[in-house]
Amino acid sequence: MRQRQLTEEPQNQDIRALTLDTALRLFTEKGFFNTSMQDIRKDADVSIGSIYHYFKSKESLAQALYHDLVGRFEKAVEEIMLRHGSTHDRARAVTLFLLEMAENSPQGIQFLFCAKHREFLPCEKPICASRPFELIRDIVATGIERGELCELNPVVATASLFGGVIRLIHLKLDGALEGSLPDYFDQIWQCAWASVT
Amino acid sequence: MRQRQLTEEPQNQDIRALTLDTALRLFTEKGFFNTSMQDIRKDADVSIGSIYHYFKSKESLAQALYHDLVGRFEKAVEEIMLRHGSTHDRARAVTLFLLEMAENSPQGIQFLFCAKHREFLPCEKPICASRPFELIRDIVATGIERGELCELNPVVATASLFGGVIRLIHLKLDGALEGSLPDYFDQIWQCAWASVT
DNA sequence: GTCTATACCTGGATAGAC
DNA sequence: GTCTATCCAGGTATAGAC
Repeated sequence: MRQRQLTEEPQNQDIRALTLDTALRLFTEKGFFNTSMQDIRKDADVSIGSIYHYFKSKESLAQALYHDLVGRFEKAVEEIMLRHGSTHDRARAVTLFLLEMAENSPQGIQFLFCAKHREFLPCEKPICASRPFELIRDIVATGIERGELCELNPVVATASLFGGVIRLIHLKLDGALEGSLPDYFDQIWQCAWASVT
Repeated sequence: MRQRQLTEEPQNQDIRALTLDTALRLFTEKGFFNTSMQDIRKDADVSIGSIYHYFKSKESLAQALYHDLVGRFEKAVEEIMLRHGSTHDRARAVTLFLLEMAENSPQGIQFLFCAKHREFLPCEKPICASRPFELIRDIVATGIERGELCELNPVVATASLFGGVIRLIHLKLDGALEGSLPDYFDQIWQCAWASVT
């Protein structure tokens, strides 16, 4: 894993990065299966040969994208756990992070939260079994143990605490919500916190 | 629309219904794009010719499925609105309905809530703009007007009230939740209601 | 109305020049 | 490392017999 990155990264990153950017945009706009390698080629203005030089298949391109995004999300959650101690502050920071990410890089969050990866990355675990989601469940489980949240099944508590924001993000991405997402932070966070205390 | 149904329905419904059932199963198991008409043909044990006799294309097959499911969901919400008057009872009944449907016909709910229809039904509105979802937002909006829910943006309130259940259903379908969904009804409903009052 | 055989085409991936 | 040209599998949809 880390080794693969080492052998790939010393190469010229321009085309690789450009391809990733373009693919993310097209995958989220039209979906993985509606996006052909030719579409990516055209939009990125590079050749098919170059793309296949950096990625051995369309699937591995999607996988690189996915791992990159999951990794960034994981890092963000880890930082939040270091910076904040109480369950309240941690969950609040995660909520804010999600809203800001959805506003600033909607494609990233759409690919992470709304795409059905299993359909084009059959070897991948479901997203909710990935590391960052585990960390979030840990935050909640710890909160229940410490008595900072009320006694609930941890999965139910997590769904309740973050289901609202995630749903709100879905609605925004589908065009059902006006205005900017972070504007709703106070409202949605207040609801979420009230639901588990 | 109604006319098309009239011309189609007098025919032998066995193959049509069998095709729809099989398609729903395969679409939810493997995804629309990973399911070929040949796959449906094999699993339903009918011929390609027969399928194309009832559905003019793969897309129209998916559309029939989708309209059927949206229609059933809409009818369920309408009945709930007739049977119950208060916002509390209405939202509670919708929550219970969702959990029971997810338990009894997981494929139906998965196709309705988790599939990305726009990718294979490009002319369809986003699911959250469909009639049953509008009805649910109406329930919430009315609740706010009547003072049965606290003053919130209606979309935020809806996300908060139903985001938890929807998230829980996602988690269950992804295998992240043990046990049967309706068992968690009390917990999740209590959280949801507390979040908006 | 149901079937088989097949036409047609898109799209992923490769070969090989530069 | 980057490109163009091309191969080939697989999938949708149709034609036409029964």
